[in-house]
Amino acid sequence: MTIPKEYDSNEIEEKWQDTWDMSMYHFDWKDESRPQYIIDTPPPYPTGNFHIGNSLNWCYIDFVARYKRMQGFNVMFPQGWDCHGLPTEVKVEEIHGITKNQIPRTEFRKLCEEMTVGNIEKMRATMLRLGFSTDWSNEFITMDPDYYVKTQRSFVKMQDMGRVYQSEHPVNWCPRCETAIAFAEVEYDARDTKLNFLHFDKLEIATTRPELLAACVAVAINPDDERYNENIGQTVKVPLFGHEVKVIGDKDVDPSFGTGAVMICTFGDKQDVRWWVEHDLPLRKAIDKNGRITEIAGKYAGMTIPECKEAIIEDLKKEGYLYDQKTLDQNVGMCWRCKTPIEILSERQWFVKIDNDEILETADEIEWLPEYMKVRLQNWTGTMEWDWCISRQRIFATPIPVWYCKKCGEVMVAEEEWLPMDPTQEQPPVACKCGSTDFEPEEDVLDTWMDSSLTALHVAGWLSDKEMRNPTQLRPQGHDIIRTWAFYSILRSKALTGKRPWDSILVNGMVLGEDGHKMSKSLGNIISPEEVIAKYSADSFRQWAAVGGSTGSDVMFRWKDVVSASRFFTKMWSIYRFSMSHLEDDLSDIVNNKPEELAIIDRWLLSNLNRLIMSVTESLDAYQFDEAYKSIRGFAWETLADNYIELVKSRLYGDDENARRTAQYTLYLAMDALSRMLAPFAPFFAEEMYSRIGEGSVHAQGWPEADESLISESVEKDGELIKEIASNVRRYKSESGMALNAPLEKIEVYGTLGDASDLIGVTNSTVEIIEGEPDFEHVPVNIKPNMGIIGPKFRKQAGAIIKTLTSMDPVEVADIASKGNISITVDGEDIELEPESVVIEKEVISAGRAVDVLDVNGTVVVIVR
RNA sequence: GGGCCCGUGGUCUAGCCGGUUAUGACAUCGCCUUUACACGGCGGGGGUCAGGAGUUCGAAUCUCCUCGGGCCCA
Repeated sequence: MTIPKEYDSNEIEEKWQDTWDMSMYHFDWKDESRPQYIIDTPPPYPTGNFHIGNSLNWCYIDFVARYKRMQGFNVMFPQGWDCHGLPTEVKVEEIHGITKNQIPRTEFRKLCEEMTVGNIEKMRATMLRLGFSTDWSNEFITMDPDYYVKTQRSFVKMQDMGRVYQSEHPVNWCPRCETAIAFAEVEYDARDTKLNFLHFDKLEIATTRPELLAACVAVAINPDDERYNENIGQTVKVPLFGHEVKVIGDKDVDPSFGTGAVMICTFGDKQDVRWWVEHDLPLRKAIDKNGRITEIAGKYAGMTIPECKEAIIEDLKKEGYLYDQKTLDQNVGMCWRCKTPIEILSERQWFVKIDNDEILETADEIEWLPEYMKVRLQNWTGTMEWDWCISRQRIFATPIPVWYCKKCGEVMVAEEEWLPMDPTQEQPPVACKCGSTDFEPEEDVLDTWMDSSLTALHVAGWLSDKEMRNPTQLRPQGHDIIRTWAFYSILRSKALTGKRPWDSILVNGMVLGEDGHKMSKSLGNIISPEEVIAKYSADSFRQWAAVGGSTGSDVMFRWKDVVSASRFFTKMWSIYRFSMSHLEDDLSDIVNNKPEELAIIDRWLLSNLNRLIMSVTESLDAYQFDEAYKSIRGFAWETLADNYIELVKSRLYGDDENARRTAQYTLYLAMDALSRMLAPFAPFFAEEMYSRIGEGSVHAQGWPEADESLISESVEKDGELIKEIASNVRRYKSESGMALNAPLEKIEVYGTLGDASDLIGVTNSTVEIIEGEPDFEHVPVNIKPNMGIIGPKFRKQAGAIIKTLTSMDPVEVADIASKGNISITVDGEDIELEPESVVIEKEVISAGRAVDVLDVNGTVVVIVR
């Protein structure tokens, strides 16, 4: 035998990784004959670390990609990299000990790009080791000019459509990073804060933000609050600063909170923004972009926010305005990157208009998997209050291709033909309408979601020399970015092409650590894919991804899942090694000479195998990877190894060549189908299997097709009986303390068994099949009411009927039932029950013979020792 | 505070368009080296389905409430 005893996963996986020609996974842009299957793969942020959460998602994608390829689709599984963003800027500053403003923009960009290239390289290595069938001929990198030119052109196109505008607008602002940030980038954390109770001249207010007194533009009270409602319309004087502000009535004020009177500042929180818009209040900016207090705060100007807070509280106390303080739990919005509390400032920003109805209609055209994930998008859409702020005050990002004329102030948006370009490095090639050529560049850059929301269009060939192939077929992504990536992608695809971005969206869960919490650095429960591969194997890791949880739900990482996966491969290897030892020598003979007639147990296996193919296909079509994999594993382990192989050993080792051939042929079919069905999940193992069975790579083969003519209930029933008798005899021997291969004098089977030879082999005993009823007594021992019949028919009486039936003597009930309807009396009423209403369980008594009697699903089996 | 999801033996989980003795895995216990596998085989113990109320002849399965957990958001 040439097959090694041990399956050395790392050796074999590395062998195939080095051998595979990855061009077999390339999408064929010119192919019109096969249906396309384009996957809008998520472009990860190049942190240098392809983590376990990415890996789960990519496993799902790879299962689908490989399966669809085998089914004959022209599959594109591209790989992108979403490069732009603050984390890289922060890291570069850290590594080089600089701040981005100390060196020229282009130089800083270059440092970011270099770091990103290195990080991408590391992540690619992990992906290759995990065996993903990525189409590297369709890789894209958003920081490359040939990608970000599309971001810029999309900006210009949407500007031309009137869907982009500039406006002074409240924005979430991180004073540390000195940039506007999106809601998606705001993190919330519970913190203690002080609620300060202040005397205004006519009423009392409570505020957590006294440092914003200078920005107070109104005081709000609930119009139903009798303590204060006479003040509505009057003005009150702001302590320390002395300016007069209006008292307004608004039902959103909670009279039971604080004093029931709230000061409105521009801007203390989101509620201030709502009131500010609703009541058309003036704007007073008390905080500047650097997080410093402005001139309007007089002597406090130039202080930081905490400094100012302290000083103002001190002064309020001194002047007698502050009369109480209470501790309050508060959720503070923070910059997700640096954890600095965010402020709401009013700044000039670029925005993309959001058309909620368009998003919702498009979402309805998309198949959501699981379906309920759509609800999250819908809920988010319903609560959108601001448009999408797309400008960022950063450097490493796609530049906004805009200039401002220094003479007349005209906004000059680049023409598409000028792109890509960076306005801070180049002047526009034409003069302004006013004739001036003196321009001020737009220094703001675009939100990185502006890049990544184009991936679906990009991979489908948008703005390229290739044929446009949108919509794509599948968007796989996590549920954490439905309100960002999914939302923005739908918006952009619809706006720019009028089409939905994808036919289906497959949403995966988060990966939880073994402690049940989301994996995170701060919790210290991180496990890297490399760690798992090194200890077990990539295929085992992939099996965890498949079986660890159902699609869409969060999946816990558990070492024991990986261990059990690795055990399965050991078992599978053993099955394979055994099978091949009986096939190898004359494989082509076995394959090419189909036996004329197969034994019952062969047909039983093939019926089950074809049923398996059907169910696995069905599960994969529904993206139920766990279901699919579990049924493959169950078939291989229980049906094939524990039962079929045991039953056919006597034929495989026997002298009857025809009998041996039928078993060999059946085994071959099982090995071939199993290697193909395992291919999407365990690409390395499956390839190793297939390498001794067929020609070429298993990943270039077709998906097995079920032969329904081989599926037969009666064959399954007959095979099941043989299997069950064998299993019962095994148990009998075990319970009697006999060795499992110990011969019995005789086994008598009362019934039709067809062929007993496999049973003879597996039991190592003589088997006699006897027609007709055995000469033994059947004693009814239990009456089982059939609720499916009794329930709907008798409704309210059902309970009493069951009670009566089960209290009767089983022998008597069986006797009556054998003659016809069963008449019973329930609550004084006569009731007729059809014989089908009860199931009578019987026991066979050996009636004095010195034998043991087994009841195998109603078939009597007599054991003579 | 809102939205969505979830709560089944020690652990994780299937079932959940209702039908009476609840699936599987891991763990645990006992037996077994039988010519593929002891990272194996065979057999056993263990849960009344978070708690409560309701609908129903009948609920893990439907409804409501309470408690607990997760994710997203305010």
